[in-house]
Amino acid sequence: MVDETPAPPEGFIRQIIREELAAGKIDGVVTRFPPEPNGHLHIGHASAICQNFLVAETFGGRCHLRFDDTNPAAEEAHYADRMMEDIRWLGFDWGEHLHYTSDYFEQIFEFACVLLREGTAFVCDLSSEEIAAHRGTLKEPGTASPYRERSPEENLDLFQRMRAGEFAPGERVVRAKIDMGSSVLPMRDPVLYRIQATAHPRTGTTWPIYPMYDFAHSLSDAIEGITHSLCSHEFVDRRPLYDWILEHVGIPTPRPRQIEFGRVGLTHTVMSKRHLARLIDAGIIPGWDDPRMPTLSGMRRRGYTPESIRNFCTGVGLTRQPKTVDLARLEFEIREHLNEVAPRFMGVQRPLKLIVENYPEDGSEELSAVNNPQDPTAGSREVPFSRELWIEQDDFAEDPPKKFHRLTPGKEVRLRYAYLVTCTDVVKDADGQVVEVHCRYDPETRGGDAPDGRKVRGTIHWVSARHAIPAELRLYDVLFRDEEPDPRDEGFEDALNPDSLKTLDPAWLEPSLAEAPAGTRLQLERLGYFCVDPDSTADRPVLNRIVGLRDTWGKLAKRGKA
RNA sequence: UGGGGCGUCGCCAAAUGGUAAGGCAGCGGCCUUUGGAGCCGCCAUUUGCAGGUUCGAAUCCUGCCGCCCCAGCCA
Repeated sequence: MVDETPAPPEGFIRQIIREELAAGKIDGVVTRFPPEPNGHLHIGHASAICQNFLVAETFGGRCHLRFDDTNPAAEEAHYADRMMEDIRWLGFDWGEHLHYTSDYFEQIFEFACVLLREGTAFVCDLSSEEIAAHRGTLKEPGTASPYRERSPEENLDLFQRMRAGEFAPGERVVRAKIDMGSSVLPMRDPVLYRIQATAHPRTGTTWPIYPMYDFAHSLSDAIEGITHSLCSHEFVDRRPLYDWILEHVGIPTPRPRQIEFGRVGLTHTVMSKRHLARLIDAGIIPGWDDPRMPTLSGMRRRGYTPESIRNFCTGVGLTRQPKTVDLARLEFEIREHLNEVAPRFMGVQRPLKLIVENYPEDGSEELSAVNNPQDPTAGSREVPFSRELWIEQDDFAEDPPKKFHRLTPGKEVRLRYAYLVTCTDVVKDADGQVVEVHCRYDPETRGGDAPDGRKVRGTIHWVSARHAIPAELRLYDVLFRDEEPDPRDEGFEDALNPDSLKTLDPAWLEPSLAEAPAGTRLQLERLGYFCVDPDSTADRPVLNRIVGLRDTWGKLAKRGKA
């Protein structure tokens, strides 16, 4: 299904499945990804998506997409559409198996009747506060509801009347009759059904009652023939309930099996919807698809490729251990992928004028530049050259630090794909700022080669001032300075990186970039990988920096300064 | 001892009683018309700690320590 992702590492779940297969307990594998349509998918979800789809794929099975829509008060239909878009973008296909828990409401209702009939569930009239009070605490057992021993007849009758809409929300619930003394809290007569007055996005007002997660999820798994219900670790405590429900409702074996894995987080960001929403509400971040967000829509807009995200997810493995993976690992994956496929261009972020004194005043010529040194089939393009160029401010130093191989008075550098030039003069403004650099070129070095074989250490990029197109560059950095920002901390928002976005405008790009459509990914040589943003207009591209190139000079310079 | 879970290099992670893989990050060097890419080398005498069993322990046993999850009519 996904060609470019290397085979994922085995992991404990695949081992378990192999054993079950070998023992003849199961004869196939069906998993599911079960999001609630009430938010935006992020890189943590991507991990769950990859695991579910890829574990199934390993065994020639399938993975369903199921929207867990049992709480109309919290859910909206448009979220489901966005989620499908994200999952498809990641490269996964659920085929015929797009499901909604709400499709099973009738069956789930029948299963509840089974429990009521068997005397393993009851209708409880306690208020939600009273139920909480009866639940006990972590260390003390709970006490039984006074309604626990109602007869099956009365329970069934009451449940039918709940369904008929005879009661107000909160008035009655259906509870499993398990064990108020259990040390596992979800087993203390958990609520299975509650009354809700909200209209449901898919079933409208046909149901005044809705099943709770534990009841709906386990049964939906069973209904769909899910063999392995993979979920994150905080559901471990609910596994006994998951099993209890399937058993007591009479699901034949082999029943679906819940297996929990550790969540995946990323350094320098947070995943929780609530805290990300806070950044948006506070106006710090404009939206869920902002390129700084860890959401899939944000990462897509930033320019991350699906391959890089998949490789990240499978690369960090599937274990029980919760993990916070170094952002550098993600950056490694996107560089690795884009190095292979991104065409190269030249562009100048912070322009400084370079005048080639001995180049004809009105002259210009086209020079050939390689599109991708990693890919011979990518061909080459023509780049215009003229007397006045833009070069990077950082590529000139009047008083260079040690090991500075770029342009400096009296020294010779290579203008990439153009000529060898020697710096002859510097023009400054009244404040002593360098505003213009002058040089002379060697006409014998067209293309950048020295016929006499002389070695030139530095190569810098450039763009012809007369031909260049202006652009806006958006340089992104981490959302939080802290490696592991803790939303529980008082100063949580103080930990935000004030420089998470730097806008450079105007930057100058070689003209071949004039009509690059939104979504185009490319490398600006020596600067980084960029992606054309939808904010671009016909005469002014906007480029998002996905990630910078590895910068050993930057590290050197920083270290030297410190 | 309320219950459950997790502890192997800065971050991930393998190792399933036979003597601590690999990746990322970092650090040296080579090479280079991207200070990119590539290549070479270095980077855990030790697996949270302390004991024990064993010819042999990250793996088994005992005790301890640390962190996380659970008291929604959310998922």
